[in-house]
Amino acid sequence: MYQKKEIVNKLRSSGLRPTKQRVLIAKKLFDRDKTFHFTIETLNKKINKKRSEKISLATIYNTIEAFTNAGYLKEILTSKSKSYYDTNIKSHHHFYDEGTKELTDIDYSQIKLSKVPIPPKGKKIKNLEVVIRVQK
Amino acid sequence: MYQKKEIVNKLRSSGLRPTKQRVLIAKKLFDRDKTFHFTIETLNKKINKKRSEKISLATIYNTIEAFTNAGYLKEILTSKSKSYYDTNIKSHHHFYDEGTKELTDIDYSQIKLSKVPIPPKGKKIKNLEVVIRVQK
DNA sequence: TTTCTAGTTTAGAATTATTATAAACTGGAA
DNA sequence: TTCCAGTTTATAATAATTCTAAACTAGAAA
Repeated sequence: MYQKKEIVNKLRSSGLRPTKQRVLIAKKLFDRDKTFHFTIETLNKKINKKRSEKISLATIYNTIEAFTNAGYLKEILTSKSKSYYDTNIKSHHHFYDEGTKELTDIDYSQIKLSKVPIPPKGKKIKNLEVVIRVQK
Repeated sequence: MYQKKEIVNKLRSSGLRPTKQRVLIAKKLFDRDKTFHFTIETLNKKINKKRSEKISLATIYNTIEAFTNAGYLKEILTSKSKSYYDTNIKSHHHFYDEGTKELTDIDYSQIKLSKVPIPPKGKKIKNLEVVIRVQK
C-alpha cells in the first residue's frame, strides 16, 4: 500500500525531511488497512518492542506533532490525561468506552446534524466533533 | 439564590459532609446567575486570592471531584492538558476557541441530530457531546 | 565525492497537572 | 463532652509532555 518512495514524497511535500525515523514511523502508522487509534505510549511500545535501534521517545513526540500539523493525523478529544490520535483524518466521530478506554470510529454519514448553531461573531467554525460515550 | 442552608442540604443529600471548605466552594460555584466554566487553576486563584484562610489545592481537587461525582458539575472534553468543568449540568454542547481557550455553552436546542448511530453491541449510550472548534 | 549546515534526533532534565500519603483536624452522632 | 470516621492539609510522588543543548545527518553546493 505505502512504498517507501511514496512515504518519502509525502513527507517532502509537507516540508518534512524524510529521515530514517520519520519514514519508519510513517510506515507503521499508514501502511495498514484499517484506521489506527493510538496514544504516544502505545505507539512507542509498538515501535521499540523488537527493534535493536530504538527511536527515542522525544522523536516520537516530535514526529507525531509534525504529522498532526501536516494533516496526516487527527488528534482526538476524549481523555483528559492522555492524547489520542487517529490515522483517519476524514471528518468522522467517535464512540468512547470509558471502561476499556477504546475508541471506535463513527463514519461521518452515521451522524446527521439538522441544526448547527451560528458561531460567536468574528469566529469561524474549524471543525465539529461528536463523541458518544458508551458503557456496558 | 443559594442560601447557606440550601447548600448544606444539597451536600447532605449527596452524602457529603458540609464542611466549611465545601460550603464555601459550592457558594462560589453555584451562587451566580450565569453558568460558569473553570479549571482547577482558575478556581484556585479565584478562591484564594483575597482570603486570609486559604483552602488547599488538594481540597479543591477533592471537592471538585466529589461535586462532579455527585452530579453538580460536568467535566468537559476539550483540551488535552487540563480539565475544564461546567456548572451547567444540563445536556448541552460547546464552542471551544483554540486561540483564547474559551468555552461557550451551546444550548441543547441549538443542535439537532437527525441521525444517531447504534452503539457497539452490548454497550449503551451514556452521553453525547458536540464540541465545535472555532477560530478567528 | 567531499564539505558544510540547517534541520533533526537524542538522553536527560524540567515542567505541569494531577494523585497519593499520612498526620492533624472536625462535624456531628452518641 | 467525647469520640471517630470523614475531611483537610502540606508535601511527596507520579505521569504525560515539553525543553535543552549536544551530537548527528540529509542533501545542497563546491
